[in-house]
Amino acid sequence: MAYQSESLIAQARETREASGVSQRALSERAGLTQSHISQIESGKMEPGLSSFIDMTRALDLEVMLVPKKLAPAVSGLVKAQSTPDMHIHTGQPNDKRFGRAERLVKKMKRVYGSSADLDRLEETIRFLRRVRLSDQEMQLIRELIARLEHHKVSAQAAPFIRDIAQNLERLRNSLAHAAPSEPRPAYSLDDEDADA
Amino acid sequence: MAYQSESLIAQARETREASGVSQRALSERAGLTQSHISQIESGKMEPGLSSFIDMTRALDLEVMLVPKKLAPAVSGLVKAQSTPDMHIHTGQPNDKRFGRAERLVKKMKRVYGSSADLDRLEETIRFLRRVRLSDQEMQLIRELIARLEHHKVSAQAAPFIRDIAQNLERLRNSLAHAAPSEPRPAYSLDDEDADA
DNA sequence: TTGAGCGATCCAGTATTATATATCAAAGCC
DNA sequence: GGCTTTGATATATAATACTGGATCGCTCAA
Repeated sequence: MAYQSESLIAQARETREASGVSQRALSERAGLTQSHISQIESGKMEPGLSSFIDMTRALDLEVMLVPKKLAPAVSGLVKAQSTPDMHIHTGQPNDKRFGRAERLVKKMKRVYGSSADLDRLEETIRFLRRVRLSDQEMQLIRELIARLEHHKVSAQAAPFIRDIAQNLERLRNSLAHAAPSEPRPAYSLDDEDADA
Repeated sequence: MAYQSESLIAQARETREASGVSQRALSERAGLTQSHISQIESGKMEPGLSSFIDMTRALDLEVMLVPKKLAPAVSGLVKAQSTPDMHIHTGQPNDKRFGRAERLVKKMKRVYGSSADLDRLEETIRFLRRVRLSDQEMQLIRELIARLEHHKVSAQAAPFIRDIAQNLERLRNSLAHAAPSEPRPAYSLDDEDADA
């Protein structure tokens, strides 16, 4: 059953995953069952309009009707907002590294309790994960994550964390406001090894 | 059954009516039955996502997912395109007058055959119909329509028609490019449209 | 008056969605 | 190795979307 709603559903799934919400969590917020969501996302079932709306609303998305003519403009706007000019890439090599970093932050939250800095950090990582990065940028991130890992044990980590968060955020902002047409160099995949 | 999809459906209906497509015509293009569409539009039935997409696609609309944060910007964009800054109003007092005018033009097309001027005229009327107008503006339109009615019989109406069409279009353009924030005087009825 | 097109409504039957619940393998964490 | 979470899947049942008609009241034009 290949439908035209495919891409919409894919988009919903992407944002769900990008914001780290599980199907179960979403099912509660949206008032649907987990199995339902699973079937919708995997294309085994076509949702009703209202189910779909419930689902997307719970993800902070709005379903909108746009004249075909304006569709490109709108989707441009949307993309510019979420990933300021660079291509979304899923399942890329550095995913693993970011995944680890994200888990690390989560763990720190669990251990030391939530803090504004940790929250910022988590969000920034989530952002960077979806962005194409040059080797140089990736290198910087690697370092920062290493520092994070290094400080995780200490109870006096707070100032370090703040510093790391600020650094990452600076990077994020520079990416976000880069000249829109400038083709990013795109990292080369050198993953897999050197890691501490 | 008050659903959250209400406004989307209303929007679809509005564009259908604004572009003068009947439920039956739409049902053919969209591959649904007329009774189905009727029930959907009147809220007696909740469409499936794919039915809704079929329906809107046939109206040259795209269903899009937009981050809530951007929703205002997008709907601003959309409204600016269709009705440059003024509120859509449906079922307002001057509808009848416009309805007559529209039919009149249609009839003229039938009798004298289509012409570029008549086409422009029809489109302009359709536009003006959806716009809030001051008394003054309405007065002008009334006059022009009267002139149109007066000339409809003549086979030598062409130059008059062209003139009328130009006048209406001038009005339309002045409305379209009016300062966006300037609150239109708005004839009588103050019915804000804020979607629910 | 007659006829055509419009949208709303009804009806019977089928197909599909949606729920509730439970299980399962895979991956991550302890 | 155990414990937890995640997403996919199964089954049985209730709910409803959707089709295919047909009809009705209405408005408008011939």
